[in-house]
Amino acid sequence: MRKELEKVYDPKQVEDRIYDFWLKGNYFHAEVEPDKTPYTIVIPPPNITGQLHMGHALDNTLQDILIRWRRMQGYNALWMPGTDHASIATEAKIVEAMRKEGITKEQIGREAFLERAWKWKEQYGGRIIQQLKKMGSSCDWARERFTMDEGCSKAVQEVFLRLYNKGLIYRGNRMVNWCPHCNTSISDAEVEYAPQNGNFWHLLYQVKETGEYLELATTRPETMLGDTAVAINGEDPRYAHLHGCHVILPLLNKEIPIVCDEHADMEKGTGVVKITPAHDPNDYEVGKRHNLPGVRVFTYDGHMTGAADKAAADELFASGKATADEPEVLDCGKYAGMTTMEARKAILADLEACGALKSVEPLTHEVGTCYRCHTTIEPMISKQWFVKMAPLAAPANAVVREGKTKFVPERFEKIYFNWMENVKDWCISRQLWWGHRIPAYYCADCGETVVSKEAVHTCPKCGSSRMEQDPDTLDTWFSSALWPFSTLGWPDETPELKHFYPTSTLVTGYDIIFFWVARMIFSGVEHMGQTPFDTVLIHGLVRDEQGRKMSKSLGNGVDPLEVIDEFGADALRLTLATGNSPGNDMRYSDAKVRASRNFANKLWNASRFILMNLTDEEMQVALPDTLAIEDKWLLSQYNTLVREATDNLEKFELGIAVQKIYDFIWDILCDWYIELTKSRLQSGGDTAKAARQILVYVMSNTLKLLHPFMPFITEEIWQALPHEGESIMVSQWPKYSEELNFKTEEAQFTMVMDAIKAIRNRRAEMNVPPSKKASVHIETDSPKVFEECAPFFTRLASASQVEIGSGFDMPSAVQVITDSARIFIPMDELIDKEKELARLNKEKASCQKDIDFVQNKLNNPGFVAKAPAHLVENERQRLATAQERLAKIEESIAVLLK
RNA sequence: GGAAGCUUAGCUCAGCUGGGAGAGCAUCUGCCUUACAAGCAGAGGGUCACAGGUUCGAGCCCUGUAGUUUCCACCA
Repeated sequence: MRKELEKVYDPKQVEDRIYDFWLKGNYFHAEVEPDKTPYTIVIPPPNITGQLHMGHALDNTLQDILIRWRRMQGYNALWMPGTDHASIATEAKIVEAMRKEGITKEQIGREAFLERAWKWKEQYGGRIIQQLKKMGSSCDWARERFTMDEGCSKAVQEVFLRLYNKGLIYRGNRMVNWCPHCNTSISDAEVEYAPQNGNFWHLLYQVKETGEYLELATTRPETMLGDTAVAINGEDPRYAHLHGCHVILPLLNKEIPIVCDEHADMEKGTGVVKITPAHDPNDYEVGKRHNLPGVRVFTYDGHMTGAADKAAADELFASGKATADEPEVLDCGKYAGMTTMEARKAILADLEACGALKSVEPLTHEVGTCYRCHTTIEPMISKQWFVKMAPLAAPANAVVREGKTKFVPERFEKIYFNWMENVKDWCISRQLWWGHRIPAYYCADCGETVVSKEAVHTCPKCGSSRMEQDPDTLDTWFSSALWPFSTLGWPDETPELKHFYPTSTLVTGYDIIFFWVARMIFSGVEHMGQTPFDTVLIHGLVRDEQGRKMSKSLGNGVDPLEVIDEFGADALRLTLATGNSPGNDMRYSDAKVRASRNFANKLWNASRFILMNLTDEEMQVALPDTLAIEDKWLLSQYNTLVREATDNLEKFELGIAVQKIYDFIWDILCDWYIELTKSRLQSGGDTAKAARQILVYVMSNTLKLLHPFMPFITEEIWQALPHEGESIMVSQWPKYSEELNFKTEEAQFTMVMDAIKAIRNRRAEMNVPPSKKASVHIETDSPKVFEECAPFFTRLASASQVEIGSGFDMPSAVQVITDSARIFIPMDELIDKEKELARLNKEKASCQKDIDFVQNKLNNPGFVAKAPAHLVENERQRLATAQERLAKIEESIAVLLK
């Protein structure tokens, strides 16, 4: 960047080049430096199937702001990057691709499938990383990890083994959420509830002992084949005579008991409920309480069970290896092989035919669906691995309660506690191939289970060599739960682990608190003995212009890469950082990005101006010996900005911090200071040189403040200005300095600014073009200040000449009144005395109103007695100022009336 | 059923521990003032959802109401 710059900033010519420059400089890399304080962020690993969306863009912008800021502050700053294998999502993608080729998983087998999956990962897994780089993310790429790489896999096995040995991982038949499309169990957290239209079908079951008919309702009539009881409430007088009786299950003509259970709610429906322990979570509990058998009637891929399924189960029972919790399987006969929906129709028809269907009642209800494919979940009894949650949740709650991990904003702690306190055991096994295979081995001969990190070939119990590894893999979130320490080398005690753990800040959206944050916290506490992060910074969703969630199905997603292409990464980042407060959703709009782009251009041009004026090639970034009043004014404001922006960042108020920086650059530096320096710069000499130095000093340091938010353009400009060091990103974050605190001059110069603004205002009201100059005569109690600043009125207030004095006798001049000055501008031919008088009277009234207001406040004994002294003093000041002003207005009116 | 967020200018949103309301965009007026028209100088526009309360003082704290969004649970 040099003097012959384009008038318009073009990010395309800058961003990729700068990013390469950073990479070459190795600035993103963090080595362990024991004498420096670590600051660590682990990235929420994006899925390898993923494409960068606005959510990523926001999440990574926030992280990059924090890490760049801390790095500049001198922390040993590490941003640990990587990707997630995303078991279900990835497997689904590959299966889908294979389906198009006409092949299935089973046809090619596990090994070939995995080979394909890895190939796929190599091909597409890096895509999202490239996209993150486009955002300017300063991740330590040399440390990039993958949840299925060797180290992470080792950590997974270690954790599984440890928890198993502690009895915190167990295997058993339990009611799980089953996705018939993905063909796997999923955890409770992975079920999304959505309203669906359905029916209540009212059925009639005949009581064997009395012959009467019991009416009950169901939303899933196809489960009736698996009914093993009906329940009534023991307190229900309507059915007191049926205790110990039985009903005949229609279609199957099977006798099942009537049980008394609190689950049967007397208030709801008829108070009678059918019990299907194998296909409903509540019924499952009832079944356990009453020792009812479970009868499974669905296959795991969503069909009705048949003879073959029953035979397989029978064989298992016969072998003696079936555990007590193994459900029976029914041969559904004529319904066998139907999908559950087909079976529903057929069964309803048959029920109607035999008079067991009493009525149908339409109903909209919430139905659980798979969070990946949105297929309706079937609750099924299935043999799975689980993590026992209660012992892990308690200490994980404690660390948050004790403030060792803080949520920002705080309210998300409640959501966290609510979930943690009610969490059920976590189903971690998935009937998928892509993922960490469960390190458990079963003896085909004696049924012994061995959990081991190494392959087991011989049964330790019976010596058999027929050992088979569990075919299932682990929930994707099982490995991402370990991310804060597995990426640092755990279970090995690496220097990185020792230095960078616990990490500092985790930045993520509220939508993944349960999936990920909660699980990382309890995993960190359990395996590392320490919570994984100090602070969890929660952000909201990026919505579309109308406030809708961006989604594929709506097609309303905005591609961040397209935005970057059009407006630049800096503009996108600024947009996402501005006006965004923690935990709140924000709307994306092109208009906002355009405004950010305009700001980048403004900054560019201001820098262009400074560079155009720079004659001193060897200039150091330092302050001149002599400072003019406007210099002090600027430096003092800059100094305040440094303090406030830093404070805001400390408090995670990134949006407020960047707003202040933006305002300073645009309003203070560009609109005022640069304009103020123009005459000086033209005049040459020492005063011009001082101005150049101030411009360079303030611009260069302000660029540093802005750098975390807009890294590319700030680097580009910083490099062009006089600077020390290789890159702005490793320069030192500005510090507040008492020496730059010029409160007096700040206040003095504000008087001048007020006067200039008031003159401009007056002229604008009168529609006087800037080209029409007029002399300005100023009466003030601070003549010295105005004397020093007189030249500014020429350039900024269209003054042909400036006179500071008193007793001006200019009855026909335009009069401008500020708190500190009375200004006469003779422009006779443009004055309308009547209007002028009206205006002054209006001003007088408004001023009187101010006086009354303050007066009232000061007359209030409560205020004077109880308000802090400095506030009372402020009010007194204000009153005095307003009274002076009123006097000036009255004088002006008198002049006009003469 | 339980919980949380939001309601501030025409639009999108900021507003830290309470001390007389801000930005961007949009609108209107005047300016090509040699960094920038993606700009400059001005202007208009708000009973801070409503009702109570605490306080010398409330956009901010408390209670309630309404609208809206979301999360959790349940739904035989």
